[in-house]
Amino acid sequence: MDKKEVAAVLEEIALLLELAGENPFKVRAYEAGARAVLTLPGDLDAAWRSGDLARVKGIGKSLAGVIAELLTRGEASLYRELKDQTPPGLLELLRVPGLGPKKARVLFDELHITSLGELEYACQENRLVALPGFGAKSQEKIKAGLADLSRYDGLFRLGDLLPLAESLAARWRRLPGILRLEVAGPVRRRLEIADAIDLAVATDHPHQVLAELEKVLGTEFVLSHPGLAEATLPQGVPLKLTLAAPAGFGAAWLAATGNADHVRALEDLAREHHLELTPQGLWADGRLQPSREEDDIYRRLGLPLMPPELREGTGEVEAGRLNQLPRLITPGDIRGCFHVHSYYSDGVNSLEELIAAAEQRDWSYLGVSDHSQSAYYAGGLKAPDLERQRTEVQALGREHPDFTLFWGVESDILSDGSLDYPDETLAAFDFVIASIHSQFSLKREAMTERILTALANPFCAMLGHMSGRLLLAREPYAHDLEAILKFAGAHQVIMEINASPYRLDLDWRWLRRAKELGILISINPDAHSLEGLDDVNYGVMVARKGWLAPEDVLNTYPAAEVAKILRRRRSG
DNA sequence: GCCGTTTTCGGCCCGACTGTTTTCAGTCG
Repeated sequence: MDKKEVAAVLEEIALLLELAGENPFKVRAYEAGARAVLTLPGDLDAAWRSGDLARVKGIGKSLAGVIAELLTRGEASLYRELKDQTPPGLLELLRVPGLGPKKARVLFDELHITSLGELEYACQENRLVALPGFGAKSQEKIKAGLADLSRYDGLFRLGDLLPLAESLAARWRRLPGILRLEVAGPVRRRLEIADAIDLAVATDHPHQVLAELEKVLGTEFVLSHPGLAEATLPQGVPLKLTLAAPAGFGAAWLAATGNADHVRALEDLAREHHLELTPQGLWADGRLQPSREEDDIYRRLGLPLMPPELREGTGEVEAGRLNQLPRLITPGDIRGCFHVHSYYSDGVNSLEELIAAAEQRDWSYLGVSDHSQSAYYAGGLKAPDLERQRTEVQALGREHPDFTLFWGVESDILSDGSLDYPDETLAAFDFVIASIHSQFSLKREAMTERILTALANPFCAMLGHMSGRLLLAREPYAHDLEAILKFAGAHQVIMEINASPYRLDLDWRWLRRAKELGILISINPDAHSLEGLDDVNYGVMVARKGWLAPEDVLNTYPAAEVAKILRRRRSG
């Protein structure tokens, strides 16, 4: 087991202990232990062998024992026991917003509820109101929470679908009978949420291909109509497979990629050219034109090959016709990143490790921004921590003359809109990201006012994860985005695309408006680990969907230019 | 369960909000 896996088990132990009603300090000890394991420099196995593990703060005798078991046997007896004594399904109840371990326990003890379905039924029967600690309002809240969860049923985040689709495509391309296989559908368009993985296959032997795939998957395809086969992947994700003859693959791939509005706009354009566009291809005078590639179709319609991210039916066909499509940003344009957490707050890596990882990615700068003091739950930095971090940043600056480490902070926006440190403290940072992490339930006007107050602070360089949404988990808080963008544009506040695949916030649907208002965008990974830095790629996908060019994005500029931009608001 | 420059037991313990209570417990970030 590696660090991550061990930490995950320790965290689950903490949760199971909490469900069992254990001493909260014991629970916290396991949580702290999980964190200690994650932030341990170097190899966990080596630390255990050398005996260093027992000397790590937060890991005592018991935790060291559990970790040793995990490392040697791949499982721990405590974990097993807890699992055995916890009714299956109880953990699932914790997914409901408003339901924590205490209340979940009551639901099990009193009503023997062990699944979301049973919980919904109990609400329907009005059985929660009489429980100790519950009442009419908590029952309503749970009902609403359940409705939220079911709204997300059958939907998946791009961050889960894209790697899955790409690994399937890579493996299946080698199967007999498959001449070509490409990802299609919303995943190819890099839409943040989708209900299935679409693949397009070129083959002369569709039945052979289906038989091969059924063997691989161990499940049967349903032919919903000719050329479209559907199945469910072992991961629970629906798969839609388009099968086409090689000569018409371009048309089939285009149709399978969508979206419907984009394809409809192409069909309209085809009619203007006295052609007909179908999923089989372009027809001229009743004769099918070869369309091996998508470009065969776009070219015939007088359009450039349309980047899949733009195919959303939001004016891209018209813009393509007028040759007014932007030169879209690519991952290669990124020269560095902001919004990165280190182990000073809730990240797992040292500044040194983060710099090395950035250099490995050919970046020339990095903007570290840990949490501010009010973010207790995330280990927010108090004044002495800030001083320590600043000293280290300066020392690292001297050690890495060719690399720029920008020193920043992700400052909480407090409920009155003020930032989390006095101005003198904020002035010491190279940049400040202002983000909301608490009190999400303000009314729209109050929330908007709160955000505008934060943006009015000249030390606020960027606004972090604008809407507060967590994809398929939490809806955005109420706010007037148009008003906020206008203010940001007028006051030179940079807006973040939070590139975490759980957020992807600002939403791409607003990026063209932001650009119109002259707002500079920063693609921020919100990384808490080295791997998290790569989330910046999801941010680039979002930026492309929002028609952004490299010059619209802060972190495509060289370090010196970036430093100037970060100072521009302060110098007035 | 962990910790200790008041050290082997007693303290650890953010702050706001909500809803259930009649003074506080649970949840959340």
